[in-house]
Amino acid sequence: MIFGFDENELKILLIRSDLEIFKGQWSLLGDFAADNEELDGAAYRVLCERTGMTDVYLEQVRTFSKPGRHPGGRVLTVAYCSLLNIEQHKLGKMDNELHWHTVKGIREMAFDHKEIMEFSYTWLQKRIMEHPLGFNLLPEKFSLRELQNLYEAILDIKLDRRNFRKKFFSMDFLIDTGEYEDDVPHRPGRLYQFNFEKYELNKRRWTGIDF
Amino acid sequence: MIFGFDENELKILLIRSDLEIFKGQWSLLGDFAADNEELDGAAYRVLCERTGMTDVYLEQVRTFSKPGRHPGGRVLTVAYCSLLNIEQHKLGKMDNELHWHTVKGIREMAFDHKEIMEFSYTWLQKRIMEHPLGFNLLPEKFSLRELQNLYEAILDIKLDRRNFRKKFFSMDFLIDTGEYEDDVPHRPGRLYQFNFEKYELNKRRWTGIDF
DNA sequence: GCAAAAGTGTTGTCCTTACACCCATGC
DNA sequence: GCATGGGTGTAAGGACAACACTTTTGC
Repeated sequence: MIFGFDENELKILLIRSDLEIFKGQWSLLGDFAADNEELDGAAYRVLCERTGMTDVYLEQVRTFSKPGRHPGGRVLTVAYCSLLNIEQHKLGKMDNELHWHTVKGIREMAFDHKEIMEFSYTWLQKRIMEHPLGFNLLPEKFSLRELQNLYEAILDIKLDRRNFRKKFFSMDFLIDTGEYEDDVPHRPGRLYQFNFEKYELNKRRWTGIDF
Repeated sequence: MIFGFDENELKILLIRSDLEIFKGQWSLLGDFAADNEELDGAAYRVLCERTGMTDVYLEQVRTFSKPGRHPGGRVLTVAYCSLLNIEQHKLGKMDNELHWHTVKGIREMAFDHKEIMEFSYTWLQKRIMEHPLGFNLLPEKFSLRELQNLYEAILDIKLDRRNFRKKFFSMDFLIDTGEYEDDVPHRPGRLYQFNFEKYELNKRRWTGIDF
């Protein structure tokens, strides 16, 4: 389950199913783990192989085990969620079988992947309130407007711009780069970076965001 | 991972490991899932077989996959958490290989079960704030003091008695049975039941507890 | 100079916290 | 009647939500 954020929408990377009975349908990226392979490692391997990226956020979500899930027999799926910067991925190798879909627009998927997708999306909505994961979806430098758009898209809500600012500034994990947006047809906003080191040092005291 | 609550402490049901290299150590209850078995069903089967109980709360926590976890080779463990009334269990069949341990007192466990236990405990602490799971650990009728002891034990914090009452009454999911405690050397407290039906109807609006 | 979004502070309301006294029961 | 915990209300402080105007840039 690979999430990205583009054009103010949450997106997900899917591949065309290679099975005859799911012809034309889309499915999540996955693979079978080798016999001696740790699952975290296997998930990371698939992620890197398919996207050509490294250093990507990855976390286990849940294991799905309903019988009849897979036409090939009994298959367990341990779902992982990864968040990456979609721009960075697009610049990498193109794979014609892969496509970014908006999360809201997906109608049908192969296997029980729709169910897995929905579970993971709900999981992400919750998780993003507890940990500052969202920054993995943004470029290194971002405006507060982009950050707000991200939260609004994931949580599917509207937020007050001023209160949003206050909240993030009071967390004190944003570094003001001193730089400004470019190529915008209005007053450019400041660009910030997320202070991952400071967050790591202080995360014991962190209790989450609360909109 | 079977949790119970007794003598104002959170407890966990363990079994003596039957493997030679873990001789004397305690381990979580578990079993291998049959080839055509759904995991939720397998976990429930083991739970029922071992405790003789039915109608027990059960939920998947996480999958553990580190290689070298199990001396028999590569084994995945999908951890489940169940919450049950310890009194009810004690009244059932006794199994000499099973023992209730306080969560705080456990030093060493077989396999990587200590890690699984700690992960599940942290998971439970979080989960109990989001959903009213705790009632599964109490008898059908309980006093507010017992309920508070439960939350204090699980979260390992002290709470103000008056504010605790206010909070739970304002949720409006407690049914006053009109009955009172018995055999206490002081003024007996009222006994309540949790209104599971009402909670089910309203849980969409539920956003969790917040101490 | 006009459109569009950036940037900033204050006020009222609600929720949370802290806290003290009387009550019912067993012994 | 004394010890023990049950049961209740209030006041202060902090957090959140609502809200409007000025500033900067592109065109």
